[in-house]
Amino acid sequence: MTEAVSRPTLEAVAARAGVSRATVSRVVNGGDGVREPLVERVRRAVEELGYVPNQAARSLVTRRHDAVAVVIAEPETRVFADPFFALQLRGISKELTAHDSQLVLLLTEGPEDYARVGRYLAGGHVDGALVFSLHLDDPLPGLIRGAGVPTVFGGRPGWGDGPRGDGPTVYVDSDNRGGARDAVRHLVGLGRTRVAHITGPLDQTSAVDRLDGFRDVMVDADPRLIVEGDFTPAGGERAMRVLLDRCPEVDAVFAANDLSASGALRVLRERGRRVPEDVAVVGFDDMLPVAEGADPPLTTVRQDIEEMGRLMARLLLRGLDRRGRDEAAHPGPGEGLGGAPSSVVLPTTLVRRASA
Amino acid sequence: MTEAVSRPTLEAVAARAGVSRATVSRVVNGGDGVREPLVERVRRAVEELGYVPNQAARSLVTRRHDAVAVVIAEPETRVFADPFFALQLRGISKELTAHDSQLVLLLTEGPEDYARVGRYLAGGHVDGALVFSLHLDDPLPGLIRGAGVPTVFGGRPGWGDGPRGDGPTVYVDSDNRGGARDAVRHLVGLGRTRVAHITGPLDQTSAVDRLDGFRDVMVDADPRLIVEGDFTPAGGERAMRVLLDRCPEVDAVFAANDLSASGALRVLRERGRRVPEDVAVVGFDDMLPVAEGADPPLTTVRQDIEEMGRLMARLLLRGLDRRGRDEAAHPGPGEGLGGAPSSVVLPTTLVRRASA
DNA sequence: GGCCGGCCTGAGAGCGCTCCCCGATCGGGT
DNA sequence: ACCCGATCGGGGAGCGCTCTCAGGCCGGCC
Repeated sequence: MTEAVSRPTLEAVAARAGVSRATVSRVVNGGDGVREPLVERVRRAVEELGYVPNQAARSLVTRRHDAVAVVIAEPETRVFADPFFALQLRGISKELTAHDSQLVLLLTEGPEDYARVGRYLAGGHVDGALVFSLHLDDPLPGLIRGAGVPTVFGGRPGWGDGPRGDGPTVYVDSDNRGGARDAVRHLVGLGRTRVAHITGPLDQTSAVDRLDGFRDVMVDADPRLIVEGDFTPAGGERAMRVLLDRCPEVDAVFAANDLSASGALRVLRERGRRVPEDVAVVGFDDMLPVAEGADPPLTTVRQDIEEMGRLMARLLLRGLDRRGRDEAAHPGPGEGLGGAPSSVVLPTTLVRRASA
Repeated sequence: MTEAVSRPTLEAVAARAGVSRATVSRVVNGGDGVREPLVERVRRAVEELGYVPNQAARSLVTRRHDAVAVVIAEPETRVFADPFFALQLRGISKELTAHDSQLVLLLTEGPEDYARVGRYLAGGHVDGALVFSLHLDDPLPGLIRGAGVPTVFGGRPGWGDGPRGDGPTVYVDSDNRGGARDAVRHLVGLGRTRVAHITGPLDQTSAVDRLDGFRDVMVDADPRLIVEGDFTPAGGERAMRVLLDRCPEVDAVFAANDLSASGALRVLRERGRRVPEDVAVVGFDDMLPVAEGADPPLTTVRQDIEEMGRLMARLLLRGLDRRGRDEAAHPGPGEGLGGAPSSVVLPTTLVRRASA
């Protein structure tokens, strides 16, 4: 708890360097259009005085904040039990840092917080928002679009892919459906014929997409082989018990995530089924401590979570840039022909371990 | 990606309500000293116009930002593999939200980021900082103190408890040592005589404190019963193997965290030792998916991580408040007689499950 | 050698808000 | 009913910065 000291202003630097405020400003902001000797002199003055620009003053006039809000809306405690968001945050952080932007974290505990978040975003305190909304019926995305803040979503939002309101919805997601297909195909390739699926909570698009992927391969799967889980180990256990009771001859399980797979594994062990000999199990996420630490280690579908975060940030920043200088950019990944960012779906890879 | 609209100013609200800017300002900032009918009129104007104060303009004059930086310095990937920070963040977020403060997240990937963080903090963009520095030799805390920003640390910093530089170091930590004592006493109470300890990385104060707690109880423990781990399952496995090789008659293990305990558990199973019959195992953290999901479920030491976060934020905000109006506050927890915040060590509780 | 053009530099006007200070206003006391 | 004190409202300055604009300097070209 130390007193803050009064910091030098642009004016002070200008005086010290013997130039005008404007020149110092130019140097501080890149130095274009200032001749080398002056640049040098100003740089030195900045250094000596330990000058740091006052962001508030700067924002006041530029109307930019070099800050992005990250909104994590998750009513359930579950979220924080897995490293998913942490990894995304890290990816986001890296990308933002590289662009000298700050990360303002907005966590909501429930719908009662939504108004606050909406107000904050609408308040123009940040240049854009990265929003994680996992539930189909979540009002938050709508609220945010209403705030008129450039936004990129993490995970496919519930309303589908198409445009809605003004402008297309931009999101970054893993190829949940494709990954699920790969997982199930792998099981089928192993010669398994009674492949079951423990789903995630079906109010989340990722769970729905994984189920769709399962169905893509198991076109006429016995509906009794599909049991709803909730992405938790306990849910996995419950589902596995149901599965075993309903259909004892099941010889493979595709669990919608590693956590439920670990629960399934435990029940299988408890019931004396060998994995993978009697029942092959595949998870999803490649959540390391869980997947690698499982017994046996879990074959699973890996998604590059950190990269998702990085990409979200990149897409947002790119969109932000475009508003300033509207020259045609070189379309990169996640950028349509017009240069406007478009959604990106990242590939997944199957990681083979012992369980299948 | 929607265009932002130009937002109404104080002036506009004033015009609409038929009062002066100052009056609107007063109402917006609490409404003291304005008569009820006027307050009402202003409130309505604010509502109708959807006015939100421009934080940049406000900060420019008040020199307050209503924002706190959360610095998470963790060179290792490990951090994000556990929900520790996520839970703290949540506690912090709740508390900050209640005080209308924003949370600016600063993640560092390594020492190369420290200068950036130092510059940001010194730049006076935030009112204070909450810093997680886990390593004894981390230069970051010093750097931050140098920046002259009010700071509360998460976890006891490496340089010990005493004051250093200007003002005391304020931190919030779990009672790692006491918790460790409880864990070991529990094992001893079970009649175990050859109690081993798998430590955490000893460049972290939490690991050191837990080791100290172990030693407090096992005063003349066979040094061969203490093996250094690294808070990971793999480290726990390694350590357990060493332990079993060195000292096959070991009948209890206190692992410095749940992750290493889970590794130990796996090795014990692999070597045919029954838990808890042959070897009792206690972990630390009560990291739920790991502890509850372990086989057998882990007896462990629970710390209230979210509360730690909440307390950190509360301490910081309280310190911040004191700088404004310096009236003597009612000393609460974590507040010395002078009203200045002091460090807090939170109690831990032993959670009994099947492993010991 | 003179003139024109281009590139740098400096002066000044605010961005939206808070807060100080003074004038206005209202209530109470006699 | 009058005066005084306390309290409330309005005007204005200025927080630190950016950015436009006009002027100055230098080089090049004829």
